[in-house]
Amino acid sequence: MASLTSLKTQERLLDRQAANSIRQQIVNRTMPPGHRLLEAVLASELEVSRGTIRSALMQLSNEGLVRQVAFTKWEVAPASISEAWELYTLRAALEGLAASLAAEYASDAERETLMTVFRELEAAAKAGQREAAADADFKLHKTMVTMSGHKRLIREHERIILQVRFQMTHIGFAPRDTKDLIADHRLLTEAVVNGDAERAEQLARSHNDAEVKRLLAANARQADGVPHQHKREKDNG
Amino acid sequence: MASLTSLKTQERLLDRQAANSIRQQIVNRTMPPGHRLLEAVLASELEVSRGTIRSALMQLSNEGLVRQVAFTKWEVAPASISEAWELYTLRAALEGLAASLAAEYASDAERETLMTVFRELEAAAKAGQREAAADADFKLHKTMVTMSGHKRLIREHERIILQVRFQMTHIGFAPRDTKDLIADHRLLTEAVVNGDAERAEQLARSHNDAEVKRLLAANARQADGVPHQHKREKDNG
DNA sequence: CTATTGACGATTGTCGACTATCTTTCTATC
DNA sequence: GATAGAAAGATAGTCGACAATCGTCAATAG
Repeated sequence: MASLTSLKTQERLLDRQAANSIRQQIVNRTMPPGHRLLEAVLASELEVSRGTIRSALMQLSNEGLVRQVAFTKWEVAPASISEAWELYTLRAALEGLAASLAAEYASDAERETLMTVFRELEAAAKAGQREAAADADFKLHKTMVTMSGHKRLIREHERIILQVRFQMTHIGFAPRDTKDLIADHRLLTEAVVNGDAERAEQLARSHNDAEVKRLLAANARQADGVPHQHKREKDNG
Repeated sequence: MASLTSLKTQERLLDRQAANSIRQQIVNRTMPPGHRLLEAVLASELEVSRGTIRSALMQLSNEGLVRQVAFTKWEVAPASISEAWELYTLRAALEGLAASLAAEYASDAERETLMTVFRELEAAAKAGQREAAADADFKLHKTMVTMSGHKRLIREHERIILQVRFQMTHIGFAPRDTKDLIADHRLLTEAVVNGDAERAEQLARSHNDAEVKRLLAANARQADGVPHQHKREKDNG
């Protein structure tokens, strides 16, 4: 008999489906950064009411893909080096924690899964399949984070990765050279599989920090936005 | 002249205000974990429509204070040691990053502010004012995170802290002994103020990790929920 | 007496209409 | 011609009513 899966899921709700649909358009580059989102237009396109769209846009706003200007407009979030900088630094911290927890607590079956996913990445990279390699890369990280068994961490990581992909495609930040990439991931995978929490954490962090460095280098070149700025407004007396 | 602040803020929106109001009730312990939230009741109490309440509940759900069971009910999030464990581990990772960034990038004025806040904590703790000390404690951490200039980090940290306070009051997890607390914070503050990023990060992390250890000890005692469990459902063939 | 089915009441989900706010455009005044 | 103010158009915000779904409990069959 086919084992069934619960239908009592949030995904049944119309606003979730609407959010999924719009999210897809955003990460697909169909809707670029800054693109204006009109509630009425989306409502008629997706054939739901404006209230439903509103709810969907709020979700996307929470995910960092959409921005709201109260009483005025919704638009696709901006893409810039400084946004990407935030995402990579956060990602380094989160994946560091995840790697440590995964190394410490994951089951044997999970460790094997991780190894398998790494081999997929390796195969794709060696075959020169850039897209497949990129997907396998994300999958590897996601697998590791899932292995942490930390619900909030998993959820937050998923959001960050979504934004990373969005920013990457728009600021033209490509993955590194294939060799480094495989080497990095091999070490990380081994550390997690072998249960070396400290080393796994260190590797996960340095792996992402390397990306931050590349990003800052790119930033210096194109002099876009400075990644770190203190433009906080002063309190009033 | 009094310097004015933009009125074009999200806070004007009714759903935000409703969320604020309900959030208050939750962290106040007026609404305990598991407490059922009826849209209609909240709507009549706050004198807004059910749609507005719905939007507010979704925000709180994103903040981790409320849970939704689709088509069925809303309720206040559960409190348990395993939830607290998630929060403290995440907090350690986030504040580690924040401490590092603050040490590296903060302005002189900000460093002085941090020092001032630390002195407030010290004074309150020495005077034995537990509540004031706890508030000053949170304020110190918040200040440090703000100094990082990392918008996403600041936002996420705020959410985590909110949940920490909620969980703390319900699982009866009190702050440590005053002396350790002051010593920890003095070292951390100094590291940040002196721009020693590596040490600041290390201290921020170990400070929170110590709480995790205390939590696990408490857990062993009351044998509540194991903080880490892999109760993931297997995929179907 | 127990288990299954169907009906009912309670609650959440969705919608279309109305209201409030913002931005733009037009007009009058200097 | 430039500027300030008023009117108009566009868009987001809020609401009340209706639809869909859920959990409960009674009725029925075995």
